[in-house]
Amino acid sequence: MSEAARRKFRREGEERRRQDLIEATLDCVAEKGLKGATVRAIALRAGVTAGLIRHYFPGKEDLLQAAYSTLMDRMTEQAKAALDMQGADPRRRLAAFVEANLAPPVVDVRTFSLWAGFIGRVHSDPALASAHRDSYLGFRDEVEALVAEVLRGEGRLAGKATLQRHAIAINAVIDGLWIEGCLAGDIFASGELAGIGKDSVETLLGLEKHTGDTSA
Amino acid sequence: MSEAARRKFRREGEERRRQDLIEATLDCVAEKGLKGATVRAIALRAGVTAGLIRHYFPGKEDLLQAAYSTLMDRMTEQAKAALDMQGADPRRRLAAFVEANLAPPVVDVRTFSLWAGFIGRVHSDPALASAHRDSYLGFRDEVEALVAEVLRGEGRLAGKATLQRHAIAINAVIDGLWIEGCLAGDIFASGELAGIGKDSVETLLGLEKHTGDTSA
DNA sequence: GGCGTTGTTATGCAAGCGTATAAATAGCGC
DNA sequence: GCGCTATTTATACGCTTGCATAACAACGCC
Repeated sequence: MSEAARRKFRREGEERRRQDLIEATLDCVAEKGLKGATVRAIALRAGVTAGLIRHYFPGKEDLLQAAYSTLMDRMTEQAKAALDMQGADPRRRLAAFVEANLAPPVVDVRTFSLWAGFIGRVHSDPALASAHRDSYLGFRDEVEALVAEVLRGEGRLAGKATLQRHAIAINAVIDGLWIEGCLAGDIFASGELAGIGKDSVETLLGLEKHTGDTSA
Repeated sequence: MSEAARRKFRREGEERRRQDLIEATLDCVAEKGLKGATVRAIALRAGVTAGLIRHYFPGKEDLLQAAYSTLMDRMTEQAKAALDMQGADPRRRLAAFVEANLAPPVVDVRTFSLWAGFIGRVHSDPALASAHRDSYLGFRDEVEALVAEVLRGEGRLAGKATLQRHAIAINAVIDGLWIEGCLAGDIFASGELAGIGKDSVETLLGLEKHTGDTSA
């Protein structure tokens, strides 16, 4: 009880600590950008000291990568749930998919800031780049498969090239609306973006409205 | 002629130097990301020494901001040109607008990286946020006006709400395809994205194809 | 052609970065 | 309870960063 006492601490399970560090990293990136996500800041937020990071990750870059993967998994989680509505009407699943991607928690400034922070480094970080490409192509493939089901359900045939173009366009609409919603969410009414998204996707696929369209 | 000789140099005009420094900054960001754009790296590429940067800019942040502005000006330049094709067929102008936004130099990974770097800080920087919002709404208004012209040219009437929804959706398609092109440009054939963009926009607006569509 | 202005270089500094390493202690088996 | 071990802290090192400053030299002026 004289000189600066050594700090008390608790030993946590490995998985728990890793998750805490990843969470702290995401918080830091979201609040202060990649530049502000230093090992010291991350450790402070996680309630540990900086050295511990290197006990769980080979280096800071690895922690960032893990955080990015976690983020992506979280973002696609909801969308995947919509896709996995086995047995449901393909058009309903497509609508659910679009809606899941255009509502919270996917549409969220913090998520967007995180995404932007990471995505800006994709082209100068090969590991991040391939991770992104896999994620993007996987996503697009799922959209493509869903589109194929929908068109089949409508009794329409479509070649591989057509399906791919549809998937690219639909993916673009979702991405674009997602950005608009994240950056300026307050100028859109709740559900407005999702509604525009669903309508746009159906229009792009040449689907007629389900209900209420008795005009003409 | 004994100790390390001092480096020779030429005096350049102020505007020229500023532009060179901005260009060097863009190059550095393009190649090494925001993180790699250090004052020393920028100066090296510009062919000057690091200290000179602070002779033309109050700080590094100001140089980055100037680079960002230059980039944005360059991006909107092409699009504006398409919009300003006075007298031309509205559909042609719309197509030109879409195409201008989905081809180089707008579609470019370095542009995207800078954009991402800045956009990620929008929610924590009020000045940046309002700047972005103004830019976005301005852009969308132009799209909306163009859409109104196109529909009028087709003899179709549309209310303000409908026009706005169209503008939002079209803006989203362009943004989404832009991202896809910037991040994974090499997996798309030249002009493929622009083609998808133009087709998508026309489909969204319910326009029939100009040529070649003799089916059904 | 010397001279002053100022664009430019060269050097240095303090702060912050990621990382390495050793000391300390919490928690478990016995 | 006692010691072992692995987790965690603490400290420090080397490097890079942005920024400050002083010396220098290119160019216009008279």
